[in-house]
Amino acid sequence: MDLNERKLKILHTIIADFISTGEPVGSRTLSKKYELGISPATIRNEMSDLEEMGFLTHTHTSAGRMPSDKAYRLYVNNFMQKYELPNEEKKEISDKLTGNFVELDETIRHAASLLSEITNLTSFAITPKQDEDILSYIRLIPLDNNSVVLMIVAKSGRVMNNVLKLEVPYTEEKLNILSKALTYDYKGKTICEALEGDIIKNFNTDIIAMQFLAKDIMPNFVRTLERMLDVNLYMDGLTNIFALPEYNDIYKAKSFLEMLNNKDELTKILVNREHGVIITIGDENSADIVPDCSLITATYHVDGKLLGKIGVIGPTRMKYGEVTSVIEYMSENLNDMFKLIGGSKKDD
Amino acid sequence: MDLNERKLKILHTIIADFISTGEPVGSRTLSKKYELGISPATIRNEMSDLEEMGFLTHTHTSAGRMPSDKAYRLYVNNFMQKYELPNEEKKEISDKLTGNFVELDETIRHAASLLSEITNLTSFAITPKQDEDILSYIRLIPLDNNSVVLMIVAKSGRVMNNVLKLEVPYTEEKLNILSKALTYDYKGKTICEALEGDIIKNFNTDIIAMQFLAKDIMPNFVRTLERMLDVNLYMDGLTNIFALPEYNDIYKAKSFLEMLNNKDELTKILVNREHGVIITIGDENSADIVPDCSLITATYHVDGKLLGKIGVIGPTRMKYGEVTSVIEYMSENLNDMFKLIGGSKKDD
DNA sequence: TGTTAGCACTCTACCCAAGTGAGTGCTAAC
DNA sequence: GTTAGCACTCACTTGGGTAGAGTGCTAACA
Repeated sequence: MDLNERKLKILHTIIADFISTGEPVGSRTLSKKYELGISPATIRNEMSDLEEMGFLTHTHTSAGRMPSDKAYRLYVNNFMQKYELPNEEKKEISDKLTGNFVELDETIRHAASLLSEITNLTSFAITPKQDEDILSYIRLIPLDNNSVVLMIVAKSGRVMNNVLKLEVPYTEEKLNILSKALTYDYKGKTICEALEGDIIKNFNTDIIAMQFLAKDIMPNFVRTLERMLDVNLYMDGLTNIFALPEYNDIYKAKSFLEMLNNKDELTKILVNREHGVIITIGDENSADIVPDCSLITATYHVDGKLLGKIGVIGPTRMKYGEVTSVIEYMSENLNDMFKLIGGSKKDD
Repeated sequence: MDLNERKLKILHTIIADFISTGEPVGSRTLSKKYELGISPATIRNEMSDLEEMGFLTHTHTSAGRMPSDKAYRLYVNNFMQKYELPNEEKKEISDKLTGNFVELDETIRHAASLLSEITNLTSFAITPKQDEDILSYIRLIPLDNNSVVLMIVAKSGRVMNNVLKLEVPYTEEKLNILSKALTYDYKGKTICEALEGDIIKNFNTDIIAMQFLAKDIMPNFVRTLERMLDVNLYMDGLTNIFALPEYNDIYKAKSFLEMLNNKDELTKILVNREHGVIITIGDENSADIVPDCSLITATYHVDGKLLGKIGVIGPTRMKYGEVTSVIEYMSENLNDMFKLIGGSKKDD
């Protein structure tokens, strides 16, 4: 069967109507509501064909039709119109994002919150995966008799601390020497590179007295580096789904929220997603995502390199055009902002 | 009217039954289910009295009775039995809490998660309010041409960093002098004390060349100190309410989750709560808490001084005895754990 | 041959009425 | 003071009836 012009037009209209109302679309309503120039009977015939082709579904005989995942995919690929954000909305986004920037994490959380507010969907954002982040500074700073702060600074500007209890006595001088040795060894390496091989074994100092100290510190160093690789997941607008009729079913609402509760799984899904603006619809998603949901994500860069992601999750019936544009615009804004941090301006 | 022995016994039985079933309790059921030695008619008379006294309520004439907030208060104050946790549960809590301790925040989050798992309620925990935390160390560390890490270490072991962009040129030596001057001025003060007065104006260096640098840095210093006063709120078990029949109503579930979404308000409520194990029932709570909910919180200490809180929120119909015991035991465990951190063992 | 009007049929949603069951409140007897 | 008995109340369930939106098929039309 051929997906001719008229079928496409009908399908497009059905999808658009269903996205805005959430109600199954019938042939009569369609012909009355839109100027298609054909009668309900003809629409019915075409609908029947479209159903056979897998673009429409049916809950029961006498109900209207709803778009399938396949239909949404067609819609996104072929019909979706790039939606130009109104200037005031653009301004609002820029303003609210740049407003009171303090720390990367805070900005990301803020962005997620803003995104859910604008789209009325559930938003999330993950902080950049730091595996490509370059170590620039390692320092051990005495705190009191038996504890020391291990500070690791990366080129992106992220600083990681760890308060260590040491068994072995130390002096400030010794710590300085060790700091310099560590910095010398690891400066310029990415965190991943630094973690390659057996760090603890490979790190040697010539001075015997310091070997014990190093032995005490190195496992903590490794652990802290590993923790730098963690990404944080922020979410907002969890309760937005209650405004959607499809989530009036308490069981569905519960499943949705429980899915979002599993942050580890969700983080994994987001990290593994491809770069750029990505839309995945219904069954295209991993099995851990509740049915009839779509995800839209975009990538942002820190320092032109590290990749974080920001996006939304909602019912397959979502305003793909608008939402995608907002997310895209937001990720561009984040890119611009994060060009400036990391201790290195653009010429670095 | 007198709240005599028999009335108390009946009330107690009604409360216990309602807590476990969630269904309004009728006189006939009560007399059949429990060995009270009196007939349904007598129970009815007593129930009627108890209702008049404000301990029971009624949704409609032919429904059974439910305890009022006042009844729960009586129950908690007079009937609630200290529930001795079984040893295996105690062991589970201790094990899971001490397991892989890395950072205070992580432990707190973990505790909240464990608490919701055990109680099947929504749990939360706030990190300690740091206003009594004592500054022990301030340091400015050069990062590259135009940025510097400001590091503030407190006695509790909390370390705060901030990457600063400086307008004014600097040398490592100058930063060291400034670090020492700052440490000299603020070491031993609590964060609150440090923030008193106009820090920026009051901080002076003799060396003129450094005044510009100080001017550049001090506002950031203040901001970072202020951020150290923030408390973090962690929650878990948000979806646990879906297992409770009273939250089958989508509107109630929504209100509950929206309340929890307002983290700022919730944090304020928790911070302002009294110390020790506190139970607040229904209307005793602030207006920002959804109706028919009870909160149980306990305090934990870090370094014997800083106060954090951990607790649960759930329907007024909750197992007060068991839940209170679990929270109490957990807070004791946290106390024990946090005695050891902070760079100062108990004799400090 | 494609399009359309007409019609029978289907299924959900809603309303209404009757019946059921758990519970109350009152009264009179013990 | 306690209890049995009884009338009454109210939510909940069940079943029938109806309206409304929709489909699928067929026959007529352009």
